Amino acid sequence: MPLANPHPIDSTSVLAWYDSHARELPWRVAPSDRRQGVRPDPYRVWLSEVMLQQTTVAAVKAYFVRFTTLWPTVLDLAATPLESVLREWAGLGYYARARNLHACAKAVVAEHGGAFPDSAAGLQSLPGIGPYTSAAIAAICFDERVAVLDGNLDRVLARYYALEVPVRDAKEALRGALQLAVPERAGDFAQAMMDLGATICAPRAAMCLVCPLHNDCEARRQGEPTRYPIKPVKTERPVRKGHAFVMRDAAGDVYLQSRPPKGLLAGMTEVPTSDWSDDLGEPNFPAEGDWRRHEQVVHVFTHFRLELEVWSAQVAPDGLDAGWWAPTKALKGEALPTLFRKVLAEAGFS
DNA sequence: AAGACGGGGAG
DNA sequence: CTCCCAGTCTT
Repeated sequence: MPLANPHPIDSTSVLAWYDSHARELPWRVAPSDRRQGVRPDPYRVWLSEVMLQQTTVAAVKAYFVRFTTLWPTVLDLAATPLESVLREWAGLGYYARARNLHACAKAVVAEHGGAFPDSAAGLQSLPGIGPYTSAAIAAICFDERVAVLDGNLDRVLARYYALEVPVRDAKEALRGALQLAVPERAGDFAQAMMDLGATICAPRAAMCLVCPLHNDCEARRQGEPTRYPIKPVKTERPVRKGHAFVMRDAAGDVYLQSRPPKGLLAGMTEVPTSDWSDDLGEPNFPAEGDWRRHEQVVHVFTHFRLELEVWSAQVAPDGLDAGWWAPTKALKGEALPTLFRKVLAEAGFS
């Protein structure tokens, strides 16, 4: 897939723009400090990059501050139980990231003496670190001249080159073009391009008048930059239905259990539910009780939409031994994904 | 190559 | 409502 725009990306203009417009972020070393020799902490950069996978900056900030307060170094994180990490990750989504985060911390300590590898190739061998994250850490922390290609860059480059196919079908062509532009200040360039995508070349609005790549951008030249990137054909999202059962004992405690270690919401905490299937069957209550029906809870996952009928009752604890009874006050600290927090709120437990 | 895998904010 | 975000792993 050849690229239409013959102009190489002008990294000098991009860096000049970054020097005066860089976002201030909790995990970032400002370009002025970076140029005076301040080095980013690979632990903090790694943590931020993993949190930012498919997740917005706004959602990440509080989690990042919380994690770095609890665990200031990779040694602290490696020494903590996985359950603590899952508990703190609850609500951020994509929970395999939390498991890989913990596994990665332990690997860095056990196999690398507590220091992250200083190359993209070395980093990518670690759990949860793929092509993007390895390149990002290597560029930002070590100024390795690698192409850092994320969703922002996909959009910026698709517009710059007026790419007429979905990004997925031209990923390597974009990577090659970007690679040719990576300057000595590789870390600042990577962050500059991401800031550009986040603040100037945004998904629904391209502020071309203030873009440092304005002159050579093919999409701007054509006059309709938001036509790019070309979207792949989307598949419809199926609906699954089920029942959720919120049980309380005589003391008012709530019955919780752990989800299986693999699959959706792996290892996280839940209330018992029926199977989730195409059609809603009759509720098969897990215990005797005066069951009361609440409003339906709807939760949208990436690949399906879930509609859960919420039921609650006071029950006798007999036979319920797979999980545990949690006081209402302790719910906040449980590893409850947003779905089950919604269910509990619907049943009157907030 | 395609699908699994969360959640929230913007428009 | 739709879109999509500093992607990775599995099959």
